[in-house]
Amino acid sequence: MTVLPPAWYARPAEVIGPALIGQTLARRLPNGEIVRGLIVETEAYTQDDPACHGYGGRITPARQALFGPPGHAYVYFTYGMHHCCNVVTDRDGFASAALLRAVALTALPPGVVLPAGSKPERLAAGPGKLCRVLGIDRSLNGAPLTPATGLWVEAGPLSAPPLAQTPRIGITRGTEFLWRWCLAGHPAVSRPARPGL
DNA sequence: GTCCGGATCACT
DNA sequence: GTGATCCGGACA
Repeated sequence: MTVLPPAWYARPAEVIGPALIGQTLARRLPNGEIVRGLIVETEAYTQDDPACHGYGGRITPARQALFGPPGHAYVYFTYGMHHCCNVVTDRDGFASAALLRAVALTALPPGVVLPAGSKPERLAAGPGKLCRVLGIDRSLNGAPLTPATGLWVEAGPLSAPPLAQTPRIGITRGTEFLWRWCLAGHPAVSRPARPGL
C-alpha cells in the first residue's frame, strides 16, 4: 500500500480533485482501528474562485491551513454541526484544496451500528457524514496527511476510473466551474450526477 | 460585544 | 422547503 507523498498534492486543485477519485482515504480511529474508504466524490476550490474560503487571499487564522503547503488537511466546521475535510493542494501561500465529499467504506467501522434501513455504502456519502463516521474534526486541521497523524491517502485501487463532472454543491458563486468529480455511477456518491448537468 | 451567513443533512 | 445548531468573520 503506497501512501501518497506531499509532492503528489503539489498540483492545482482542479487536477488533484479528479486524481483523488479511485484512491483510498485511510483513518486511524482513537481505538487504533484503521478505517479505509474508496474516494468517490471530490470538489476543487482555489484562491481565484469566489466560492473558496480563501478567495482573493482572505487569510484568517481558521483558514491558515488552506493557504499552507500541499499534502495537509484543511478541516472546518459549518452549519453548527458538520465538519468538512479538505486536502490542501498546489503551493504554499496559495489557497487551494480538494474537498472530500464522499467515500465508500471498505468495511463497517468498529462500534458503528448501522441504522435500520440505511445502506452501509452510503455511511460516508456526503462531506459531513464522511467526517462524522471517520472521526475527523478540527483537531486534524493543518495536520500532514501521513500515517503518523492518523489521516492519509493511499494509492489505488483504481486507476483512470470513469468520472462524472458536475457543478459544485451548496455554493452560490463560482457555479460556472465544473469542479465536482464523481466515480461515475457509484452508489456512495452523495448526489448522483444528472444528465445534462 | 452583537449580528449574520454558511463547501450539510434528514425530514416533509 | 425547513429546522437543527454554532463557529468565524465583520463591524462597533
